[in-house]
Amino acid sequence: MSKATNFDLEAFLPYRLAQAAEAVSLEFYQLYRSRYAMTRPEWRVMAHLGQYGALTARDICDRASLHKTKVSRAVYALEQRKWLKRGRDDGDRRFEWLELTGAGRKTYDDLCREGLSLETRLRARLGANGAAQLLSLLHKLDDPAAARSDRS
Amino acid sequence: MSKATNFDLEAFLPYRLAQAAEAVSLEFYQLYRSRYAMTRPEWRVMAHLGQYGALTARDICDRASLHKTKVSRAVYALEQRKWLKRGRDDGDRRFEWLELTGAGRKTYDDLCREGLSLETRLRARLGANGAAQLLSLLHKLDDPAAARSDRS
DNA sequence: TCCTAACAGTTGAAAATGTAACTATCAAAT
DNA sequence: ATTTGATAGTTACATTTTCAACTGTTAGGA
Repeated sequence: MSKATNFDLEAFLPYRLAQAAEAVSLEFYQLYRSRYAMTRPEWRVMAHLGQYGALTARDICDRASLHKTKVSRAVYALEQRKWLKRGRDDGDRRFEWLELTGAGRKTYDDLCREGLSLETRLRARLGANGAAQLLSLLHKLDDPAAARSDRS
Repeated sequence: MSKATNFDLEAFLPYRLAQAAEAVSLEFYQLYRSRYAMTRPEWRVMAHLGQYGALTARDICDRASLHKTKVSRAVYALEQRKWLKRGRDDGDRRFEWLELTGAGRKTYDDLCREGLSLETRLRARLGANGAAQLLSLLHKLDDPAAARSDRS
């Protein structure tokens, strides 16, 4: 009898997590995609800048788990649309500080409203403290000792 | 004060789920990628065939939430490597029944072993019945009433 | 000072993906 | 029988992503 007998795909955490994540983000993705023609990396970059203020591309790579080429291209796209401005760091000229413009923040605020609306619906599905439980469990999965890919 | 004030990215479920899913599947992805040069869709197709026996491409689209072009290309790749064989349905010649070959099953069994090993480590991080809780919560998120994308 | 290694970020080419159009087959209605 | 519309799966083309190589900048020695 094969080893595969013990393997249950429907309970396999990587698979179930990927499915749930995909299903849940799809709705939001379709929104910012149709309303603003934004890609996923663009929304992620915008979200981080909106949430934390000025950051370098490197910061965003680390915090958002995005590869540097994705960030580079997303930043370029957001800049073209006047949603983001950059400025060199005077101390260390390798760094660029990225920040949302007024127009960028307006877009961000609008998407935050939609995000909160989606969040409310999701939390309704999860019951009373289901969301808190879920976040706590997800946090436990982020094992710092686990091997990480190169996001530099 | 902007609406964005209420929006907490770190607690935004689509974002946290995507991050956790990515982190968790990365380890496994790197394994089947380095050991067998398989892509994600290829592993998904193989996993479903290994788990459920003969299926049509359509079945896999539905069950695995994979777009039909991904399935088509993954099936082709697996066939080239002699890990999968196909046969037309005699009743309805539009269908193709897909099945793993002996070699395909050997590969599948090996990856199942690795999958179980990873699963064990993940469950350890989640504590006693953390995994069961997590699966239950993820299940609640899969709202059947929610809008779905076209996977046909 | 000069050399080396590291880092921030960009770019080009290859691979993967998404979209839409396509072929082939079937079912239902006329 | 034939037309219409649906379905299973493939293919072509455009977009996105990945990977590696690249530029420019800084830090730390010899």
